[in-house]
Amino acid sequence: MPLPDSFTDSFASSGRGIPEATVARLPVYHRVLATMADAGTVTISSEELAAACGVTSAKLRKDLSYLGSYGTRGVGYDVAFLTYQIARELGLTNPWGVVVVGLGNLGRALVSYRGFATRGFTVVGLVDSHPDIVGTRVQVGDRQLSVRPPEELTDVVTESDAQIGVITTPGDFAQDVADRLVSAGVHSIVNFAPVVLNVPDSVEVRKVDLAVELQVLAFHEQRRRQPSGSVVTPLDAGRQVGVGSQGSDGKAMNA
Amino acid sequence: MPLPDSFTDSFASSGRGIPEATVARLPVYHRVLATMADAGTVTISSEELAAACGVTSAKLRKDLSYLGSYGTRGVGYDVAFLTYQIARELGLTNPWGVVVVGLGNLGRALVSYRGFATRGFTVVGLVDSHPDIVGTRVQVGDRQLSVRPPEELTDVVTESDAQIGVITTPGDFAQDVADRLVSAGVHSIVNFAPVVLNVPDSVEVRKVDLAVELQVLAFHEQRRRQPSGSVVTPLDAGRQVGVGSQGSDGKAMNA
DNA sequence: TAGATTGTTAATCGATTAACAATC
DNA sequence: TAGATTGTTAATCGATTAACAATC
Repeated sequence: MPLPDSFTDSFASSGRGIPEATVARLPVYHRVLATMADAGTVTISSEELAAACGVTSAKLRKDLSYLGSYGTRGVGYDVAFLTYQIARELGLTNPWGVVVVGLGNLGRALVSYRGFATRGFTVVGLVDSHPDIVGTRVQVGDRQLSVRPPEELTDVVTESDAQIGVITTPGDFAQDVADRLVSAGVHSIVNFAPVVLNVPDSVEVRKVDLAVELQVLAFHEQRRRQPSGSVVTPLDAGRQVGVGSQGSDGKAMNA
Repeated sequence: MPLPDSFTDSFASSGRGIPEATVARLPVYHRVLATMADAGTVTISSEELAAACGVTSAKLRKDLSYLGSYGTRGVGYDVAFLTYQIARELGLTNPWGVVVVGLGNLGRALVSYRGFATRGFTVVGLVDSHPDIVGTRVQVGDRQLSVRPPEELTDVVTESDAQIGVITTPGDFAQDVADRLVSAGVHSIVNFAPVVLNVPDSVEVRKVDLAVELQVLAFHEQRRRQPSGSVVTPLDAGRQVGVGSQGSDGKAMNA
């Protein structure tokens, strides 16, 4: 007479903790909802919203259920209301300061991105090591910021009270930059450099890497070509060829 | 006398199917290994490699085990050999052609990225709709490519035999670009535009979105400030404020 | 042989999915 | 009341982890 597994049920529904996978989807829901609100949509069903977000309605409803019961059975969700609830959950109702380290092509592209400021994120500091760039002034939204040298990174973070660091330097400098950010008190980093950052557990790093995306796609493309278990002659495995061993090219960005 | 669960074992170790989570990590292993190979490292243990890749050794060994048995018990892995095996698995031993659509700040930054070509990926086509940009020639590695208009996107893909499309246009154009890429036979897309693309199931889309990364970080930052279940007064929920309803700003990139 | 390290197993954990009772 | 749609449950699936037998 076996006891049901649920006998030792662990998670109380009230308990904190929105699943990571859900958190990663909330920004998409928010953007789609905000667009719909602008378009004047008042109410939407989970079925419609899910389609617009590229997920299943079951997944969407489950995700939203972690935030609370914000829908109306038989009707759907109030677009403006749900948009606000997600914004609040994500912390978009607070302002966030971002320091961008590395002003090569990618860094400048990011800084000039209008969408950057759209959701409460403001670039409040710029850092680069290149002598020709340090000291120059860069247009950021309606303000101008002068580019500071790496030695002043800690000061920049402190003065601007930035919470988030974005690293767009060449790979060789990224760890040093991360160390400085961390010692300045930053515990949220977006890393565009093609290296694995070594940071304390208390620091959250999000990695963005075009090379990784391309390689994942290449993997699937290759599978498409060589359908199933097309066994490459086992003898091939003997060779020790050095493909792909050009190593880190050092160049700034990877995405 | 219960039969072991493994009685109905499903996956033969030979069977196809490397888990998606593993595939997404292989590019990191490959880059780290290639760097080590360049540095002259001959052999490495799973413990060391895992540390360098920012994963646990158990996870690393499990991941590698899907590729085959390429290590030596008591010794470790031959760096050059393992680098090659991963490269082969990822399809990096083949050349891949990439068409970049959208040559704003982000698109140009990506094209000028030296690391782009490093792993077998070559930019073979450039497309943009801006009259001032169409027809201009852009330096891509050691060659020059002229920027073609969107109407010619299909031709560009066909002529260059590109397998992968990278979309760096403003959001409003992204779906149209995706449609053209798909009808031209592309089934691998990296999407930097802040929209959810609607494509057939046979097409694989990888989304890169700086805004999403920032918002996920903001969520955790907020949690750090308001530790646990700090219950915001339930009455707050009544309001229908329109925060975040500026909607899609349309501007080109999001990462 | 003794020490080191892989490859694999089995348990656990977290995420997805389908179905449906609750309820507007 | 009948129809629509949410919020939740329970089953399934996939990924992670720890431990260790195999083996160099």
